[in-house]
Amino acid sequence: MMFKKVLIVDDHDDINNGVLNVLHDFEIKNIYMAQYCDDAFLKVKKANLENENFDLIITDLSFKKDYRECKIESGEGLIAIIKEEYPETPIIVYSMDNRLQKVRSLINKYQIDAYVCKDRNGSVELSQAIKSVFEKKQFLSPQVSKALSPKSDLEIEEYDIELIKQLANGLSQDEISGLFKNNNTTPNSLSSIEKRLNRLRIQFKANNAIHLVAIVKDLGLI
Amino acid sequence: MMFKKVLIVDDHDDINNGVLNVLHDFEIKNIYMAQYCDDAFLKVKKANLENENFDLIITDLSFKKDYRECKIESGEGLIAIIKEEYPETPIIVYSMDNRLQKVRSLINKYQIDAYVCKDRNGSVELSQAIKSVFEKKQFLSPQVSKALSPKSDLEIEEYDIELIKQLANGLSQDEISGLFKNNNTTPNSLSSIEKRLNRLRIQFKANNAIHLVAIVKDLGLI
DNA sequence: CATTTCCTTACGGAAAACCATAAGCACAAA
DNA sequence: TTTGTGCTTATGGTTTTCCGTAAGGAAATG
Repeated sequence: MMFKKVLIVDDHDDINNGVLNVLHDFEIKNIYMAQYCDDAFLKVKKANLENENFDLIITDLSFKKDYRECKIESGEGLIAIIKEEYPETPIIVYSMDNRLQKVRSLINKYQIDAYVCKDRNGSVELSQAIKSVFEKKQFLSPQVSKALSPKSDLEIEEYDIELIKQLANGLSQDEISGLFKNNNTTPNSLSSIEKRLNRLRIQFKANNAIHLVAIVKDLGLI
Repeated sequence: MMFKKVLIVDDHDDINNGVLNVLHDFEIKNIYMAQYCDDAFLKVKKANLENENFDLIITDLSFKKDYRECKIESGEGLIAIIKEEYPETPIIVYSMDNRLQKVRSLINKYQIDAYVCKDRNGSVELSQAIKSVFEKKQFLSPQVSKALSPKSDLEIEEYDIELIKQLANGLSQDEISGLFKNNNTTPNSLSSIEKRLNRLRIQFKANNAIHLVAIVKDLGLI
């Protein structure tokens, strides 16, 4: 036995095709595809109304924008809404992104069932993932399997994330101080913010604020 | 009639598969694949020694690094060496990258025969590209067809990319000036670099250098 | 040949970031 | 109570970034 009804969500038709091949190997006949997150969610809703829920959803994370207006713009958005409305649906993420923090946050926030890195042998791993998930076992590509181990090294608190986000957002340290004062976020003095950033720079071995933002962005923390 | 012997170069096995499907539609039987640029070049050399040159090469631009040491690290490197040693071999680039400047430089430097954007209907366009190239006509995906028309102001050049990259790398503007002087990259005075960054900030509507780096990173330009 | 235009470079002042030091305060241990 | 510790905040000085202005040179225009 295997999954019966599967939805593939990826903007690249090529990838869709590749995934299709993998599913064919499992002799899954009932396969749907979507190139936009909005379409995908519609299909999921429709399936639910017809009492024919999907057994499995395989989705990418990043979707290129084009002329179409989209309500759900990213795979993460799609996952969020699906796991909220139909939490029992298994989801496999199939993405180029191999940042541990990203994987970790998807697992923690949405309890995704598998994360497969599109890579040299992505389709082989995808195949393994489908098998695992069918057996109710979580699957992670080897490159990102470390996402589960605690590794508190990378851990930084919400406050720091917010701080760096605002930096990346173009605010000066002075403006961030003002913003935090309005939000009743503490610490919020310019001096404290300077100190905090200094600590983060040391922690991430960054030469300056620009470098820090670049590093943290690469890690997928913001 | 159609191409007889084709080489596909892409690190993602999925994409390789997708391209394979397209080629099958043309009933091309003699298809080779490579997941590393080094392997690809070896195959090309071997084919030449055996007097059985490839009629067509379809290649990606970016290749993820893994444990293997590679001499040729990018698709551009591969194109460069192939067009130098076997300039008559048609090359189709099939890439996610849709920056006009990139496309333009590949056309000008190496006279590539087609540039197809991996996208929602990438495989359809790839199919068109193969047909065009077989008829000795150049092909560009619609998104990048403007690459041929003279410079549009929105474009960002290689120099700017390098500049922002170094910023993201943690160098101060003064250090970048020094670096560029060593590299004989011009302009390289601190003043020019300031001015250039100012222009980029305006162009990308960034408040400051941090913001600029964040924006450009989000756009995937660096 | 003179003039215009474009680009690189230089310079100086203002703003922001960076850095060290110290004061103020809460809280827990002695 | 006193002491020590840890955190926020304050202050001042140095460096870097930001921004306007202008000088110098090369290529293009007339």
